[in-house]
Amino acid sequence: MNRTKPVVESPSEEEARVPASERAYRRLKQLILDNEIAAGSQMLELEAAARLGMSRTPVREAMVRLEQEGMVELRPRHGMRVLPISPDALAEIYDILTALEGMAAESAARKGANPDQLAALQQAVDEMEEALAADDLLRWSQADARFHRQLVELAGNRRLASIVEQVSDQAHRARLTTLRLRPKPVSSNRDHAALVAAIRDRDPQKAREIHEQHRRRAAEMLVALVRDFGLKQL
Amino acid sequence: MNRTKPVVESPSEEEARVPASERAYRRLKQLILDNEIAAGSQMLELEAAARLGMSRTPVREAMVRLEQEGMVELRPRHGMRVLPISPDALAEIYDILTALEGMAAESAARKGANPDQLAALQQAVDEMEEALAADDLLRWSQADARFHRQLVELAGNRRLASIVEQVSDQAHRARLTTLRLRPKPVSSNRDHAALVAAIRDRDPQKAREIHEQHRRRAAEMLVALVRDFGLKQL
DNA sequence: GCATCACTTAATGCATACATAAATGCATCC
DNA sequence: GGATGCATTTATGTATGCATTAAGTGATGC
Repeated sequence: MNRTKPVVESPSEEEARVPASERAYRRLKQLILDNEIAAGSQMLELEAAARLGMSRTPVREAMVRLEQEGMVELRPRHGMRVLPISPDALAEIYDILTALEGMAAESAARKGANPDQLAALQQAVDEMEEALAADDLLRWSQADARFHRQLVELAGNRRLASIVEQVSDQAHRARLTTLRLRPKPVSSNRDHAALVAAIRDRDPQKAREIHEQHRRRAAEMLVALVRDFGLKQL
Repeated sequence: MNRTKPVVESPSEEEARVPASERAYRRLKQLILDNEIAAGSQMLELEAAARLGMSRTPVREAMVRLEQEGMVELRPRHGMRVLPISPDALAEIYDILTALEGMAAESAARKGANPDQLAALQQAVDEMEEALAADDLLRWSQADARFHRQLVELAGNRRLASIVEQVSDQAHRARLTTLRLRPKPVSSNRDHAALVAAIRDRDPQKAREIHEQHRRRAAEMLVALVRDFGLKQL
């Protein structure tokens, strides 16, 4: 059991208007996404409360939300445990993302995108290109995340965007951890560029196919990596 | 503002081991799904607590969960408001269900189903057939729901099943309310039967296409109905 | 050394109290 | 009649206390 040493974190002034439970939720989630609370490790309500400088009540509310999102499990007397992501879980997650983002791509191409939206997508592609040229994988991954988020938003389905974000967050640590273990994502960015073109050309079938294949390939590689390296605590 | 008159509901013995917050969640959700708390109406924490015979603490936890599921919104000093489902929201919901269930159908056909699983699907189809012959629409809708749930479970993706359930629940009242406004779902059940055959034949593409078209048609009809009848509070 | 039992500790679930601030009601003015 | 200001009421967000019981620890017996 990995117990985090209490470090009291007081709210800054600008945060003071945000309810404590929301602050707790955001902070705990960030700690999980950043792998600062390791997968498989546990944190008691009282520990989190001490660390965040508040009472147990808002902390508990934050933990319930995180449990609802599939990021953690809550067990009486054991606190909040960050759920590790197994290869099988990763495959599940990416199956869902493939279906939903494929639908988003199709929707975006059907609805069409205005010049600003297309420019933003293209800008993300360009930035990925630059990041690859500069061997800056972190920058690449940030632009990649932005691209995917923008794509989903283009579908104009608020529920979809929310679900995709939650599901994607579950795999975040796995992506981060394997970032330097993967081959340089050159063909990945070719897919991105082709997808932008399909959206511009208003070709829903093509957009969907490109993106589903793209997502499937990425998933296969990621799942295989996690399996091959025996990574268990992601 | 529609205020529900407090009726105290004490837990039965078999429920006593279920935490109060879980009981509150289930009860409130059922009230929403059954349209006993009307869309658009509000219920204060204290009202719900009085009605459920517990303190505000577990009630609040239940409400936070329901908010996370997109069933309600919580506003300080206004309590929990059941979110109405507009035609646009319905379209969003069904787009998501179409993508996810289409993926489930493809997955089920790819993995294959054992004889028990196939029999269960076929049994649901048969029961829908009987219900149609007996003009028992409620029975039909229950068998229909069962069919869809079983289909999604066949994909063997636990996260998928959970997401589909949540998204589907958001549209539950709309389905219930329009049940008798829709034409008799004869062709719907033909789709179901064809899907079972595609799964049995292990034809993923066909399964996916059948089911996506089925879902799309159902969505179009439902959305049009809600629009045409000017139904706002679903 | 291992299993069992009794006792103690402590983490959660929940109830209650308190502080804050939004909503409401009322009086006054134009 | 409508707008404004002020006082009062009240619903939430949170802190704290209490009851329950699971988990941990130590002693004992085989």
